[in-house]
Amino acid sequence: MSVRAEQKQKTRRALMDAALTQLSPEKGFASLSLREVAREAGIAPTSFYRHFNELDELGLALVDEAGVTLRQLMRQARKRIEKGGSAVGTSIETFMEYLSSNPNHFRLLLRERTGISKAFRTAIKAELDHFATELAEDLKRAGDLKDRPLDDPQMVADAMVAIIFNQGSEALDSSPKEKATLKERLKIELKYILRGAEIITIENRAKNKAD
Amino acid sequence: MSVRAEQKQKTRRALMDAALTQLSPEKGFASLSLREVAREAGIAPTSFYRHFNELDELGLALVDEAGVTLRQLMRQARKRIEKGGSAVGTSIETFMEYLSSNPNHFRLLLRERTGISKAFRTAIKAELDHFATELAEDLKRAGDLKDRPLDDPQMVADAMVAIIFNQGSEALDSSPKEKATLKERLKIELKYILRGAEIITIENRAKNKAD
DNA sequence: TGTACATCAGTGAACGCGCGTTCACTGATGTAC
DNA sequence: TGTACATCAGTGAACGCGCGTTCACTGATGTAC
Repeated sequence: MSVRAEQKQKTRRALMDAALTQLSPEKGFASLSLREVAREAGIAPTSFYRHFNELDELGLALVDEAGVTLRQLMRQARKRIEKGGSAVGTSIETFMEYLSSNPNHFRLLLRERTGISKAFRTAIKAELDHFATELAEDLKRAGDLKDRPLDDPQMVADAMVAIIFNQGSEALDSSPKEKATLKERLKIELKYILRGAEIITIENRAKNKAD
Repeated sequence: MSVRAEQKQKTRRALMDAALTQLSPEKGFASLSLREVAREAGIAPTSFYRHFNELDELGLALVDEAGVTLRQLMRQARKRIEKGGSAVGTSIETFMEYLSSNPNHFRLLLRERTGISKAFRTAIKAELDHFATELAEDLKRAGDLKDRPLDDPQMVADAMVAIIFNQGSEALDSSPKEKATLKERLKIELKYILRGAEIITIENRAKNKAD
């Protein structure tokens, strides 16, 4: 890459980091201003336009980044499970690590999922659907392997993602102690769903035989 | 009430309705301006201060209102169930009716739950906790009655509320046809949780006996 | 290698805009006698 | 019932502010020969 292209890349990165850094419980992406972000990144407001057409374009780049990280994470969790960890426990552990190391990426997903901008909502929904679909495949594989197939792996995964995100939002701004409690709760709630979906398969089979 | 007090009450109502009306998929409470709301309500911007100290105070009044409506709704659902409706089915039906008739109240809860203002988050969390706790009591009562007690009714209720709200947000801006599909999905996902929590009670009992 | 020209990331001045908030006011409603 | 005064919801002018965006520019980097 040429010197010029490298420098441009660096500034782009600085802009994205500036936006990300400014997120907090009291400040959402929607309440950032272009001038604020440029200031934080150390460039003139007008220079912003050399990199993005508008602030939302930067936001969407961040959503994309959050998605990439999330997928890396899943691959990681899968490896740990293959090496013999408990599926639910390991997944929760991995997810909580993601939360701690990328709180603002998660904050962005969490908030803009129900936010003002259609583009954000669509992009985030796509990331979450992708996440849920991969999870569904994992669940199906695991269920078949243990000979305890799930009633509808996709629905199980959807329900799990809803609960994971809900608890994630509570975990974001809580103390380590509270986090431990939340992990326990999350584990139990996910088990309800899993066991329920296993049992319903069995019940439906019995019903079909009876017919 | 004196004429003056009545008129004041009316204007206050007009302000709250103005704010509520302006909410939409593209506009959240956080992106309303005091001037906009006053304009919509037909008063001068300065008159706003005769009713609220700031825009957020109006928003919190709306959250409170949403909570009241939500509780009325639960009482209604409980009555219908006592008259012999299916518990899960009736609850979902009632909730979806709430969504359709108070979309903007729900939008407010949904968005500001993860929003910028601590006061909003706290107020909404209190409403949802209250909702979940009442639900937990209902679930416990129903489970004991059928002699299929739930492992931990409060957790079951928490998980259910997370899923209900998640699906509610999808249902908000979807067609009647999509709504029907969502209702089915919601029903199944809630059943997973319920059945799971029932089974785990049984399994734990067996385990305790074995010890 | 040296020269002449092209590209383009970053700039500072300037713009018009809607915002929240203050202030001193008006005039209808309410109250005391 | 009538009168004199108090209350207070609603007002219009004015303020300073930060915003997004435009524009013509600068000067370092890149390219062609």
